[in-house]
Amino acid sequence: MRSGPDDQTAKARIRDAAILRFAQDGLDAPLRSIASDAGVSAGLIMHHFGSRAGLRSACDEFVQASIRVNKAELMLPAGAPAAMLAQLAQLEGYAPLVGYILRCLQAGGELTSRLVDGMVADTVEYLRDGVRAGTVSPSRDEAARARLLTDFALGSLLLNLPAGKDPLDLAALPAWFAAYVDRILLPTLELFTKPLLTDSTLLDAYLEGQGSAQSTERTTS
Amino acid sequence: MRSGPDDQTAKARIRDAAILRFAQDGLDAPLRSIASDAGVSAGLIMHHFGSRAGLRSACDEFVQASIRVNKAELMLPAGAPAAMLAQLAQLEGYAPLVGYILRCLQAGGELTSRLVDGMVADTVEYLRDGVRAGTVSPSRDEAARARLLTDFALGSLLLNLPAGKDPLDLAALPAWFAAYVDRILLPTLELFTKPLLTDSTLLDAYLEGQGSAQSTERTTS
DNA sequence: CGTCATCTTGAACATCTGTTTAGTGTCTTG
DNA sequence: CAAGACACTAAACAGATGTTCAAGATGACG
Repeated sequence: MRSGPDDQTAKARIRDAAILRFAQDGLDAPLRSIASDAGVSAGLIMHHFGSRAGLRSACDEFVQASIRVNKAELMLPAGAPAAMLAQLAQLEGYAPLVGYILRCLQAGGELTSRLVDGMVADTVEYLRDGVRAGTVSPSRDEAARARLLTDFALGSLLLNLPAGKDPLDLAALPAWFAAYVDRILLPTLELFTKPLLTDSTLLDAYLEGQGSAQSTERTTS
Repeated sequence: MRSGPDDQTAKARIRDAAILRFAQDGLDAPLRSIASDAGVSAGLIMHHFGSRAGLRSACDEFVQASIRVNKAELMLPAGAPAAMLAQLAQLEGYAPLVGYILRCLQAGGELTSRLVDGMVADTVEYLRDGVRAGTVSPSRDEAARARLLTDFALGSLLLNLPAGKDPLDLAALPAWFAAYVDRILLPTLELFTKPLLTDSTLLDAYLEGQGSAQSTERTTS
């Protein structure tokens, strides 16, 4: 009855096929192609999930649950949660999950906000650890910085993703991730190590403008 | 015959309506809705543009030409090309253009690469000017840095864009841009002014690893 | 006036889509 | 065994969409 690893219920088989198809062909993949992949009729999807939206919801919940489960063991060696996707994609069998998440981020919906918010929360922790260890400098607004870094990482990833409407090659995803990281690593490290701006003229001007608007804030060096 | 500003050819009217609809409802907006907006029949679109793809191509070319025309006067006071979209959206009547561009970036296609490449080229120039003026520190790989900053800016923008599949409110776009910039300005300036990482351990380690792989490269401080 | 090219339309066509429905088997349960 | 609940299918339905087609309008030109 319940979803064992060897023998899958038709409902579970449909869900897995849906995640795979959605990842490969986009979130608007036809129900009939999913049904065909799962070896069932299109009507059975309606029987089990009620509607297309129901299937999407089931996929969303399953993906969210999978993240929750695998997060703990993935965060141990990991660190930067933005790199979590890359690491996760390397794992055997998890490429469809990552592809589905990417497509959700691309389309922007209910899951997107939750996922991004979760990653921002992880980034906050990660940065806080860095600040405590002395490897990361503190920020005037830790939450805003974490949000910015997460948005930068995810947004740049999506922008470079080689899949607009055309199918996404899940098998090539790990190699693509590796190549992408390799491409941005040097400029990223440089940007995070040596200040882009040579002086704090712009920042000071902004802080001054803000300070006059609100209460006078002391600039802690 | 030719597209005057007062009296529009049906072909031009269709193109304008298409850009508007594509910006508002997404790149997969029905041809019939475009035809209705332009006050023509759906068949006339086929007559003038051959197919849906032909209409898209015409829109792409028109947008690209508009950018080329308006770029010169917009770059004078501007600077950061990533902010060009925001400034352009403020201009009366240019919101549909910006919306169309955003949807193209979202979908990723032929235009996307060209647009991003163009912005990267602009960023290269902008950064080079900064380096010359002494306000921007030089990079080991100027091209890669320009690409990274452009990807960060555009990607973050798209990720935060309040439009997945649902219609994009072009009238509210300028206000949204202003609020977005206001939200990210402080962390961005901070990130660009004070190094995120307190020391160059990671960067040095990477450079050493690269240096041993290729020819021994001298780290210029 | 007649004719030809162009602009334009409305309907029809073909296809694809999510969804519904009626029916068939299969299994549990009393 | 009877009966009902459940899994499942095949077909049909209904709507939307890109595209085609035949014909009407319009204006230029001989």
